[in-house]
Amino acid sequence: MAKDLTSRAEDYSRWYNEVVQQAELADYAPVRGCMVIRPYGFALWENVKAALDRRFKATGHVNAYFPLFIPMDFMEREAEHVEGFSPELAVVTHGGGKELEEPLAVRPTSETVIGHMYAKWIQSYRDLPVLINQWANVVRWEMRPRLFLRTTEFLWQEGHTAHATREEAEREVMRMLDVYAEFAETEAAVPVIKGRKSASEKFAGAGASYTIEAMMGDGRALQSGTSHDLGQNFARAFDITFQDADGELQHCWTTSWGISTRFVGAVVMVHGDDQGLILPPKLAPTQVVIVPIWRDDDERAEVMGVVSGLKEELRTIRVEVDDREQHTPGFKFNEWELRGVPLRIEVGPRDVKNRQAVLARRDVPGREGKSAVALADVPGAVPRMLDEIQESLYRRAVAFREERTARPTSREELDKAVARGFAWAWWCGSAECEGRVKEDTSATIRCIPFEQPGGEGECIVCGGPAEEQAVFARAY
RNA sequence: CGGGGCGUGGCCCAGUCUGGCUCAGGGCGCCGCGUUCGGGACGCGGAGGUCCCCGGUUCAAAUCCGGGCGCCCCGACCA
Repeated sequence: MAKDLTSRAEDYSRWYNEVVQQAELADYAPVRGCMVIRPYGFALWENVKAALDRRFKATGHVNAYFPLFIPMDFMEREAEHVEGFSPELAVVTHGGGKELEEPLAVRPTSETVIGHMYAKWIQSYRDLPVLINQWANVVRWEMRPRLFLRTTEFLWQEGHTAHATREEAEREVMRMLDVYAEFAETEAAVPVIKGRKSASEKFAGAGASYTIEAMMGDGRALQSGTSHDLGQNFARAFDITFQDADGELQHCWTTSWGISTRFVGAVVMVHGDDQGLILPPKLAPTQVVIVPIWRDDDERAEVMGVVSGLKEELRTIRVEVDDREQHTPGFKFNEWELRGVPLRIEVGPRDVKNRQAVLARRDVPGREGKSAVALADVPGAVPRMLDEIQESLYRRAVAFREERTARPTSREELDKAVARGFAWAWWCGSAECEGRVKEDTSATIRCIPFEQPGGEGECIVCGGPAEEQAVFARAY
């Protein structure tokens, strides 16, 4: 049993806070709403980052960096955008010991500055498309912060592209949503539902927003990545124009898309159990931990000989050897389980004698997850087992989501369904019906999934004609 | 912003109601030595605190009173 860790059943959000801190992913900073991402948490984020960055490059994007400070009036140029962000804006009013003539917004997102620069850089259809991504921090003054899920400052990636045609921009929006979904499922083993945001949930200033929604371990939804079709809204506000092949001056079609450190929270909540984190092998900072066991110096020498051999043979894998003297093996087992390392290798005197090692899978607790493997077979078994763990985490998450997903046909069923998970239901498309559900149950429309059952139905709220189903859920 | 909780060695907390004496304590962690080591070891010794801050009451305040600050949790906005 994990000592000092609240069980998920007892209090899920407490479990989350404790596991994040005890596993040393993050800690509270002295400023309210801010957190320190500790080395272990940052290593996890770096792996997320590397996996995404690889995919961005493969789809033709390049990285750049735009500044943290944005002239205040930029924020005001796109009407819906200002309205969306003004409550959570941090504003710098002083600099160099003087009050600034024009206040500077600390970016909550970079559409505006980037729009300004794109207007300078883009003149001809030959300059298009512009496919830029930036890795940055942003600040949003949130009312209710939570580690990783909602912090005042967070890290993310924001892609900003400009295109000559609406169709091309739309393709980009979908392409990047697909990249996110593929990343989430294959790297993080987090199954997601792709869909469109309802009008009330979409990004301020976008024509349409698309999302990948994942189910957390308590049945609540987490928006894990978004891709926005900005239409010509920002192009108009910032005068991003180009001359087409016919010599006509036109506004560009722009997109933006992002995934943030919030995604780390998703990984924690999708896979973790009452012992602590369970990290998907592909993203785990440490994929394999080797715990040597000995009683005296002779055994120690013997065991460590085998251990260093193993480490060498596993050099293509992220392996750590825990040879700390001051802790017993049992303590180490628990600690590495708390930290979510997917695979543990135990090597003790018995194993040395039998020319074997004991492999313990993090996703299968206790004795059941342990197996003895001949030393010669370990280098082959480890990658195979990591793949199996990756696979099984994904399958388990899908099964959990399906088990917690309902297809209600009445309001009573809907209300009951959102208390424990996702509810797919016909929706007429009106904000009134959406709002009614939110008021009664605090559940919102997470998305209108691309994968629809087909046909038509009656709106679960008003009974009016409905062409689409929406996924309702309580969300983070 | 509304509701609730909390501030006491690094961490978790007792003590506060009923002021003083056993009121500066416990557990964990940390340092040293020894024995241990296959699922969170044990013994002995040790270091470490302006009791959140300011003011007041009192012979006497961690404790009572006033004010302030901070943090966490639960609700309305958001990646």
